[in-house]
Amino acid sequence: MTDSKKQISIAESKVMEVLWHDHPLTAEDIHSKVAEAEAWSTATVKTLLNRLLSKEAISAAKDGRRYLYSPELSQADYISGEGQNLVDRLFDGRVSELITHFSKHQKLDANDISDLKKIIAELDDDSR
Amino acid sequence: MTDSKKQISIAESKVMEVLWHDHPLTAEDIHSKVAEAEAWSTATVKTLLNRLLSKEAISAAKDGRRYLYSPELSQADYISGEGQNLVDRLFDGRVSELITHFSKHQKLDANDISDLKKIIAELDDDSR
DNA sequence: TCTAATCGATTACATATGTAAACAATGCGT
DNA sequence: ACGCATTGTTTACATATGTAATCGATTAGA
Repeated sequence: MTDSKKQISIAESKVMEVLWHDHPLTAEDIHSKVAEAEAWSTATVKTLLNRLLSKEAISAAKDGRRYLYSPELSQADYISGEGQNLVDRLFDGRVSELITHFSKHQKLDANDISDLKKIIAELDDDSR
Repeated sequence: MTDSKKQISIAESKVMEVLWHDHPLTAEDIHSKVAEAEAWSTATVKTLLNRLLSKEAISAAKDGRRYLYSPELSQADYISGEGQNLVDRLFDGRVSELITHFSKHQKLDANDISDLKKIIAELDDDSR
C-alpha cells in the first residue's frame, strides 16, 4: 500500500482549503493566498505541498520550470473523514448524539434551526 | 498562566474516558479498564496520567502508597471544545453546516431522525 | 555565454504524541 | 529488620507536525 491514507494535518489542510477553492495553482499562488491567514514563509508552504504530495492528497503537473498543484482528495471526502472521526471518537459513532450535543451546548441560531427543519422535511419526503 | 489549556491528545482522552465513567481510580484500575480497548503497558498509562496531570485535566489524591485519580476537566467541556474546534475548522463555525453535512453524507438512521425531530420540537417550545 | 533570480528538493530543528523501559521510593510479609 | 513487590518518577526513543533555512537545478537577462 502507498502512503495514501495518511492523515492530513491542520497546517496541511489550510493549503488544501486554498486548492479546493481554486486550482491548479503554483506554490507562489498558494503562498500568497494562504498568507492572508497564516504568516508562513514560502519555504513552509513548499514543505506542506511536498507532504501533501507524498500523502497523495494533491497532484502536481509540470508547467515549464514550475509545478501546478491540484487537489486529489476532495473536500467532501476530507470533511467526511474528519467528521466521522470525531463522531467515532466523541460519540461512539452515533450521529444523533453529536447533533443533540450541539443543539444543547453550542447554541443553534435561527439559521441553524430553519436548516434543521428543512433537513427533517426532506428526510420525511425521502422516506415517504 | 499554567499549563492548563493544553490540548488533550487522543491517547490521553482514552484515559479520560475511563475516569469520566468512574472515579477516583488508581493507575492500575485505569490500566485494566483501558486495556480492554488498548494494548498498553502500565508504563504507558502512567505516562499518560502524568501528562494529564501537568495539563491539569485530572487530579491525584494520595491514598497511602498510591494515588487516586479523578477528572478535573469535565467530559462536557472536553466534547464542547473538540466539537467547537471541528466546527470552526471545517465549517467556519457554522453549526448548521455541520448538521447539514451529516444529514447529507453520514446517513442518519431512524433513531437519529426521531432525535432530530425531538430537538426541533423542544427548540420550538423554547422559543414560544 | 555567464550570472543572477527563481523554483523545487533536501536537510534541519523544536515540540507533541505514542509507547515504554529504567530507576527510585516505600510499604508488606517473614 | 530486610528484601521483595508495588507504585510513582525520570528518561528514552520513534514518528508526526509546525516552521523554515540551505542546497541545487534551471532559466531568463545582460
